[in-house]
Amino acid sequence: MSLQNADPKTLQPAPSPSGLERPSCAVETTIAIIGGRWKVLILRELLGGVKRFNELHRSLTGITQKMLTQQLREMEDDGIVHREVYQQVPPKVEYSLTPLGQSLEPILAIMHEWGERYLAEQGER
Amino acid sequence: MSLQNADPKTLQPAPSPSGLERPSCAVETTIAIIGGRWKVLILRELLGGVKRFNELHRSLTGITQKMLTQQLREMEDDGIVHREVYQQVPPKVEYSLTPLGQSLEPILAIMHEWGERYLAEQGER
DNA sequence: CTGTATCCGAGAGGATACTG
DNA sequence: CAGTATCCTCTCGGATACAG
Repeated sequence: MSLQNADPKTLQPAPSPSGLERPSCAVETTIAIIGGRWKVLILRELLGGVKRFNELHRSLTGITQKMLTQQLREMEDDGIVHREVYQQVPPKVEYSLTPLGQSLEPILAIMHEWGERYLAEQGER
Repeated sequence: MSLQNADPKTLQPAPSPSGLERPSCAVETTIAIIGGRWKVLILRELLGGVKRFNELHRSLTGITQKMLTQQLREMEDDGIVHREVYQQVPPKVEYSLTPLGQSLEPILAIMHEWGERYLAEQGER
């Protein structure tokens, strides 16, 4: 489906009386889920396969434990990440993508492609 | 979402004190450009064709003038929006997408598609 | 009509220390 | 190892007023 054929009716959002509203467009939903500083990077790591917490922490240079935990929880709540806890000492927790999470791969791919082209063009200036 | 000020063009080292560095992945670049609360919605309007400032302001329910101006300026700086000023009274300014901006259409489309499926699945729960 | 200029609150994101 | 618990800074985004 193309966003080009801008039908005003399908475009029109729902005016909301107060603060929080439902997304006026499904694109917002996707942005809400993969937006932010870390989500796409975490997604990218997990597309490579199952990862443990510390593995992710080492791969994502600059992220704090707090943020990693927080982002992973949100992604879990959104249904795109699965968290597998092994009851043992020392603890072991494995993170992986759910099918829903894996279905984001084409989006990441096309965004990566676009970003590459963008950076290439900007470099020419 | 605070990737907004992460300048996508800043490729080279320069770790800034404030913590914003060059993207470790081109996907970050794309997120930096279309992320945030309003960018995709503005993009969506402009995919429908050339729009004047007030047209956009009316279409995007809830956005303030300040935010609209700000987002449009950033998009202009990023090279995805063109701003055409007509020197007349009263002022008339038209916004449109550059070819680069139009090349984002497939991304918006696939994100919209994914968001729709996501919302549909969530609805079933 | 198309914007600036201020002021402000809320929350994203970070630094550091501690724990089962 | 895989997290919590605090505390803190920064900026995103909104409200309102004013201007060319």
